[in-house]
Amino acid sequence: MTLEKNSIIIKDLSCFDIRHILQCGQIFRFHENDDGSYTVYSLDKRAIVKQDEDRAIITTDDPDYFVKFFDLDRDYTKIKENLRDKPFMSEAIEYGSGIRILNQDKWEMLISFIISANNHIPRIKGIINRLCERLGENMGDYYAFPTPEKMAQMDESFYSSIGAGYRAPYLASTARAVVDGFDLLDIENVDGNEGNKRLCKLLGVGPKVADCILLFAYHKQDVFPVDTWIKKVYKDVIGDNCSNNNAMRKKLIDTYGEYSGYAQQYLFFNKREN
DNA sequence: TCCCAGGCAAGGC
DNA sequence: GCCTTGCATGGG
Repeated sequence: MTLEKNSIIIKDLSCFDIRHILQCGQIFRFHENDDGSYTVYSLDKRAIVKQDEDRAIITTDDPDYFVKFFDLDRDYTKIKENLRDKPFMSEAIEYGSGIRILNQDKWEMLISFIISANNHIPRIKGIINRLCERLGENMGDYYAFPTPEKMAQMDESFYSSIGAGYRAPYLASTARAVVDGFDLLDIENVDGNEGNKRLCKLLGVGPKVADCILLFAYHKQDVFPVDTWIKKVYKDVIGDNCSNNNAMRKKLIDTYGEYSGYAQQYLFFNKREN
């Protein structure tokens, strides 16, 4: 990796593939451009990622932020070696070899994954885009993700108007809770189970949404978001059905160990696309 | 048309 | 504690 004033150049693509990173369901604010590059947004920041056979170039005004965002200081070779011998991992790692878990903003993940519940990815992206257009700061040729203060000013009828459906009251309530002092920062200091418990106090956040926030914003690895796709994986791995999501979560963390969060992403991406 | 989507809240037991 | 039901919306 080479860091320059307005760009980051990645020369080893064995553990970096921008399509894998963006299409594995951890981020909703991005789009593909006509030339095959991708534009990626986080809070009020933006980066353009152009990848060819032997390198990727990330162009941005804030390279330091995106080094952290793309998790570029972490050794994914070690993670893959740890996971490779575990059930269904070798094919999943091969298929999603370029996956990296992003370090996204806590507030943006909280709101985004409340919207994600029982929803299709294209529609999730649409709701979030309208949210940014209506409440986010105008950055010139794009919009920032709205602040907690701005979102707390709006009532549930506003969130209904941008298509949030039955999640509208959840968004209004949770924005208010954050402005009123719910401590998102301190969750950095606790483990996955405790973090999950705390996030579930917010309206619209249940165990699965909480695990996604813990994985994609806090980089907690002792979590395992159990959604409709992972339930299919569970049947493959364990061999039977289970109706209790928390029991599945425990069993999967037990099976995949200290890198459970990474395992979940490789397995999710492989199951959803194949 | 019907089914489904990175599930959750509320209520019953 | 666990299980069931209702839920807005739009893509396939």
